[in-house]
Amino acid sequence: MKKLDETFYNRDTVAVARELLGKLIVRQWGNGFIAGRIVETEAYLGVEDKASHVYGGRRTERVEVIYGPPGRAYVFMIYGIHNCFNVVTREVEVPEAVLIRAIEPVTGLDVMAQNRFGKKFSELTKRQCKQIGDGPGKLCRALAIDRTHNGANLTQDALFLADDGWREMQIVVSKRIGIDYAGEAAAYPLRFNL
DNA sequence: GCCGGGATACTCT
DNA sequence: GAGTATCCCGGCA
Repeated sequence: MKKLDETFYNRDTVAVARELLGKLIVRQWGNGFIAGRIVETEAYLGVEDKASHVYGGRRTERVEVIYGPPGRAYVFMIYGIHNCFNVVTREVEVPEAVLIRAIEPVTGLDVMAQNRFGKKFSELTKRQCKQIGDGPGKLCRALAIDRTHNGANLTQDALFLADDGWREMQIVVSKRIGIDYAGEAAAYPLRFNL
């Protein structure tokens, strides 16, 4: 298993978004780790992207991390309840990022089931199994990612992304979700599913 | 299985 | 004081 390094993240954001599909999110947990496979991403293309938090060059404390170095986590709270996990791409001062929209559980199934539903994995209904990480807020709950991880360096050991050799068979491209306010930018083909 | 509404708290105006 | 890169539950089929 190979940890993704800064050179992976410091590239074209759309390329990173596509190549993140099938990679693992690995989170240190006690003496071991838990992991999920990324199955859906969205690219957010900086100051000219109306759907992005930095559209028009907005620069506040909340979004400062996006302007920072690549390979960092950008975690923000949405609708007052849910966290969303992003990976910062491109060099310093180029504020682009990839939103991780969904994962499938790989390692630490009981931990994730506990975080999401307070039960063991074997006790989940079929519905709960499917929904364990199939949304940006849900995967953060499953992996216990919150705003304390904002700005975390993803090339270190506590939380990182890795390539375990898995390769996708097919990628579906579509428009992004939940950003109808963004005008024509809402229709850009920047969402990637397996 | 699909649809609709309410929850909830943080950020920026 | 409003808006938000969402989720969940309950109702009906």
